Amino acid sequence: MLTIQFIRENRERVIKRLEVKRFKQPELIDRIIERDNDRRTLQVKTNELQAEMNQLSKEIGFLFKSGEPEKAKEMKERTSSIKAELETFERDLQDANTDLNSWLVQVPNIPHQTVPPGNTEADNKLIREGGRVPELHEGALPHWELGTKYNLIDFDLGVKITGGGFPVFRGLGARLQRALISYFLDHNIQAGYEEYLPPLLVNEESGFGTGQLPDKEGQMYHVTEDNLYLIPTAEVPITNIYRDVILNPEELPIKNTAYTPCFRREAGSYGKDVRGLNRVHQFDKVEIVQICHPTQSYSALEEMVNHVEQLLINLGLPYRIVQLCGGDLSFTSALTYDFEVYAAGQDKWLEVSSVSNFESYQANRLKLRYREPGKKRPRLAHTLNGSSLALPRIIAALMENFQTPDGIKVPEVLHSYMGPGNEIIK
RNA sequence: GGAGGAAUGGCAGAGUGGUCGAAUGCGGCGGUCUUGAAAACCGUUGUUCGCGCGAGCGGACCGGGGGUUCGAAUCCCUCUUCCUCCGCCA
Repeated sequence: MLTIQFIRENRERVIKRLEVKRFKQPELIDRIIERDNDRRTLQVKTNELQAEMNQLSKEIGFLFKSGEPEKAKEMKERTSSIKAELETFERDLQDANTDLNSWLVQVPNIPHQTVPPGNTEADNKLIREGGRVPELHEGALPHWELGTKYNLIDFDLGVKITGGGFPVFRGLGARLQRALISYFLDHNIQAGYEEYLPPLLVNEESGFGTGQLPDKEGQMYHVTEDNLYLIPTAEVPITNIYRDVILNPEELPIKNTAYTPCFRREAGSYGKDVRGLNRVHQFDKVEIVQICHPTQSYSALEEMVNHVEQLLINLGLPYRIVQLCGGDLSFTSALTYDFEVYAAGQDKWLEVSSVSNFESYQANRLKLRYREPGKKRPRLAHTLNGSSLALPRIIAALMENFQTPDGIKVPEVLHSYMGPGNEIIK
């Protein structure tokens, strides 16, 4: 979330920039500032009364010790009225803080200056594209049919075991999945990322820290018995490693990577968008996360974009990179690049990665800071993350684009992971 | 799952109702000494909110939340986590 100081000092800018994100509640901003004024007044009053109580208590202590219990009793009488008054102020102060917190979390992050205006993905800005769209042979199929034809994916079995959106991978389909995970992780490790294998369930604090809670509660599977959430992305556990942490600047940038399954309820999705692997409830993803110094976060973002792009180049997939417009930008992001790959069998662009800079928005929720040398107060760090990459749609695109009448050709970078004799899936 | 014990500053560890935001040691930082370093000695060393132009002042924080009390690290309730023992288990 934005800090209250920032909102106070940049009221006009906040209101104006949030319009780009289609957040048109200037009255909420003003309500926050007003309530913060209340809070300050209440705190001054509360602190004064607390100081008075502390003083009196101290004196009462002395009186008891010096053998003057009558005087002490007399003084005790006086504390009761102050105490009653103090209780009121303390409650009001707490209410003000509660209000402020609940309102602050409703304010999205401010988009970066370069974020184009717009409401839908049609307004996203094409940054660059690469790869060649393949020309498929007569009778080419979409991946959900290829999956059945080559015994790689069994959607019906997933329905039987769990429900819709839980595909079962088998044989070389499962192997291809594992090959991609290994390849992605190795590529990330080579670029200096440290591999993590985090828990797949997180508590409420973690969900709050990265911004999934309280707003996007409906997107996560919730284990109510233990009040835990299945992670929608490795971003949640990996970024929360640094919740309530003050880092030394020498430790920055921190670069982490993790493979995890991801769980998303995807409530309200339907139709051809969810066909096959296009949108599922459980999928595998390799994630990269960076924690860095505020002055470095945009160069880190570029670095991450180039890094992810290289994966797609190596896989030989036609891709394009778009910068999200204000309306398409997520609640917590300041700047996001989406990667899409072309799936020839269904003539569709599929989103396979989203690389974002959250600036200090998550860090403020997480209380993730670093200490500037010589400075007394710690400052908020910047957090970034990106998919490198989300598996199902990559698999869909690989299957569709590399299909031939004789089978599906596996990209060369995966050969060593797929094992000998599996260069073509037949 | 059952029975017991514990949670204090970066770490270790005192403190069991009153000048305790907290002894002491280690670590960190600054200094004296030294050609330099070590040792020794001296000083310093948490987070956070508010008021003030400022020097500074006040408040909160001893795992989280609530309570008792004029006053809580200390007593009570509750949650969480860790340790020991028993049970179960990949």
